[in-house]
Formats: sequence, C-alpha cells, structure tokens
Amino acid sequence: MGILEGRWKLLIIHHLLVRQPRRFSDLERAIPRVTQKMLIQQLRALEADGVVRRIVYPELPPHVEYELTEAGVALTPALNALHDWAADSCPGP
Amino acid sequence: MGILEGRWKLLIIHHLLVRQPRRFSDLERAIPRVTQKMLIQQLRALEADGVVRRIVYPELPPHVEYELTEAGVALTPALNALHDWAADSCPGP
DNA sequence: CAGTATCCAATTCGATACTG
DNA sequence: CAGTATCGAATTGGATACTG
Repeated sequence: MGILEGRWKLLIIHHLLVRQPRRFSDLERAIPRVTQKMLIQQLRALEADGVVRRIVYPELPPHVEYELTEAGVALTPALNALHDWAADSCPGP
Repeated sequence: MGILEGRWKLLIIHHLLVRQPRRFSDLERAIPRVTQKMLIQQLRALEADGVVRRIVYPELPPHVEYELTEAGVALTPALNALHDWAADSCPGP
C-alpha cells in the first residue's frame, strides 16, 4: 500500500474517471492549484504503479494522453465510497 | 479532503476498526514501525478531524483509550473497497 | 503508561525559468 | 504542448532522551 499517497493522486484519478482520456494540459486545467512539476511527478508515479497509462502521439505539436489502466478503473468503488464518506462526514455550509 | 493523508492514518483507522477501543500502547504494538511521535501526532490529527475520539481515565498509571467516532466507523466501506482493490491489483507472489 | 521535547535528515512542494 | 531543471521553503519523519 501507499500507492495513493500524495496530495494529488486521488484528484488525478478522479478526473480521469470523470473523463478519459485526458491530455496533460487538460488535467492541468482540471486541477487548478497543481503545478506542472507535481502533476507530471504524480502521473509518473501512478504510471509506475500501474494505475495510469501514458499514450504518446508522435505529432507536432506534441500530444500525450493519459488514461486509467484496468487497475485504475478498479478503484472506482473505493473512490465512490470515499466520496460518499466525505460528503456525509465533512459537511460544508 | 486530505483528511486521510499521512502514512499512518489509514493504518490507525484500520486497527481501530479491527478492535475498539485501543490503548495507546496497543496501537503502538499493532503498528510496528511507527514511532511514538508519529502515532500521537496522527492520532491528534484524526481527533481534530472528528474521526477518532480520545478517552482519558484519570487513573494511575495513566489509561487512555482511542475509538472511532461515527464518522470514523463510516469509513468502513471505503476502507474495505480500498483493501479489496489492493488485494486484486497489487498481487504479491 | 502515555505521552513531551529536541534535534536532525529526508522528503515534498511551489515558484520560476527554460526546451524540443 | 508537454514537459525538464533548479532552487529554496516548508513539511514530514525518525532517533533519542526525558516526564507526571
């Protein structure tokens, strides 16, 4: 375990679950306060953990897409459960 | 969100779900590589987040127990889902 | 037993600038 | 567009010693 550590991984996976695939700049826009550095760092980590797949289209300008692997998609129930919990237990006005 | 960050929180909650309540030294033994400092630190954070309740028995020697609040118990489905996912997606030989 | 207190190393994170 | 490089600040984590 420990695969889901880091402030951004859950958010990244969440946004990939909402819409797939996503381009790098797409994710950048979807997650407002993340820096490029953190985004790429966490994406690489998720890739290394087998949760995210990186697809490069050798075009100009560069085109890279990210999508969830099967293992990544399999996180859906867990993320939903976490989301529900957060909605119930961390109510905001 | 971000309540579950930190290396130990999920472990602490897990052990509290397994058996409640737990004394401090209990948790210390249950989580081998945690230091006292980190354990108390994370427990305080969980307490502040309303996930864990701390109960002090004014005895000698001191006696303190920790248990999950309702919000903490409500994490059960999420933790189970994560556990299942880990079992499926991070297979070890 | 259930913590505190210190000190120090390692890691994380953000801002900024630059590149193919 | 999709990164890489570098720096420094902040946070986190561990070891150790001590206390009511």
